Amino acid sequence: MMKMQEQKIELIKNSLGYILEEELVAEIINNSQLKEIEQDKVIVNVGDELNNIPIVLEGSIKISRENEEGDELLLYYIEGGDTCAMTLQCCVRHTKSEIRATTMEKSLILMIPINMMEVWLHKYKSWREYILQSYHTRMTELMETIDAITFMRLDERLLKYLTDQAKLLGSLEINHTHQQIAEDLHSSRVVISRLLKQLEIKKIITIHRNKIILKSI
Amino acid sequence: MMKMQEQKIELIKNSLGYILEEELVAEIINNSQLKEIEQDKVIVNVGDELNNIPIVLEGSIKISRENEEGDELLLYYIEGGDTCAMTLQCCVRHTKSEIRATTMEKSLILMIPINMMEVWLHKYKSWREYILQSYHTRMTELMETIDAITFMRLDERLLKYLTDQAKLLGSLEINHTHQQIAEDLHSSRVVISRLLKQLEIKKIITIHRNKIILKSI
DNA sequence: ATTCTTTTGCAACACTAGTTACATATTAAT
DNA sequence: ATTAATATGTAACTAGTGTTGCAAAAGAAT
Repeated sequence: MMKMQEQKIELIKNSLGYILEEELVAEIINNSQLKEIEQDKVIVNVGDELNNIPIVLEGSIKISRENEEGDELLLYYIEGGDTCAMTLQCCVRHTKSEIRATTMEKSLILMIPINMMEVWLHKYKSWREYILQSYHTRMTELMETIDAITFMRLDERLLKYLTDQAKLLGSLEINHTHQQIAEDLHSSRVVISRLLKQLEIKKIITIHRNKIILKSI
Repeated sequence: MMKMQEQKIELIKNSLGYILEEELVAEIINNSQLKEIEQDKVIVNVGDELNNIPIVLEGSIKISRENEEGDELLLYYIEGGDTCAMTLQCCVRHTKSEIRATTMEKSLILMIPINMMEVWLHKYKSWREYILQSYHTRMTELMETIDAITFMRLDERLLKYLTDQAKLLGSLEINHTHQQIAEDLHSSRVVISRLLKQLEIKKIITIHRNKIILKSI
């Protein structure tokens, strides 16, 4: 149990120590709970109310949108050190989540009680900068997503999707079925299979069961 | 000249008086410059560096994105009392604008020196809430834009575009050519003409030169 | 009044993406 | 080993959107 606490302190310092004030880091250590979450777990769903600000320390999270008919679309990813801007407002205003957050691998997430948000915004310049930076980064990423949907063809988006995943998870192997890829891109399985086949013919990937392997990034 | 100053105070109090602390409103009055801007003027362009935080007091602004090839896409609108979240970060970090802001009608815009941003974030709770709320509203709107592009067909998006414009400008007459509409929706003139014709046949609109008239909202 | 410019209409065609239906291959379960 | 479940391959067809090229209409400029 003591080891867990030491590991937590180590992790927080590594992830946030360089961007947040020392005093704030100490407060975070005392006011947070570290959670380890398995791969492919939905940690926030559309409509959920949040009691904690989540900060990803290790691993990666994908943020997606879902409409009434259950159609999905991948919006962006969150990596180590980042928080989810969309959930921040849920904390401040007690509104419901408009997005879904799913772990892409086993991840370590820091949970901070929502009342600290306003206190720290007043007290720490680095926290203000962190929160504002976070919002801005997510907005920029949302706009990149819009760019992709608007200006790119599906085959280009597919290749971007594969390389993004590879970079994020640090592996040229993407362990998804065609169906899962189709859901993230809001397309259909047959279309994705067809386009993957084209990428294979162009020698950009090789197709395996439950797995796509990129030749390079 | 005195009258201009009185009008400015009146405007600021009307637009911001109910959401911001009295003391902050006074600071805004003393630290801002009111600008009147004509219709269809580009007030911020992609790549611009900002020296002021703009707050729209009267009128309306459209925010759009442009890719390398010059293709456009309308992202969202800004109305009275709102600020542009995307330009906020330009202020804090001195980065370049990633969006274009264009007036949709004659508008009154308050310009606040960027250094006030950090000072007020520390000093005023209402300013923190205003800025965070602003970010969140824009993110929500970006996601609605994503929803529209991803889940709606072009004819639905076109009708939404027309009713959004009508609501925003408070008139059933939309003074745009088919070409202009096509640019906002990132489509082509011929396609928009075709879809407008369908809406006219369905008795939802009437088509005129340089003008579409909605039968109702 | 005539010419020029802008805007809109229209038809034919092309392309991308989505759908349906079925076959085949691979793995898991019994 | 046999069966069941899951994943992928393929073909034919459809729908939606974009492109090209030209004509007609409306308005502005001379």
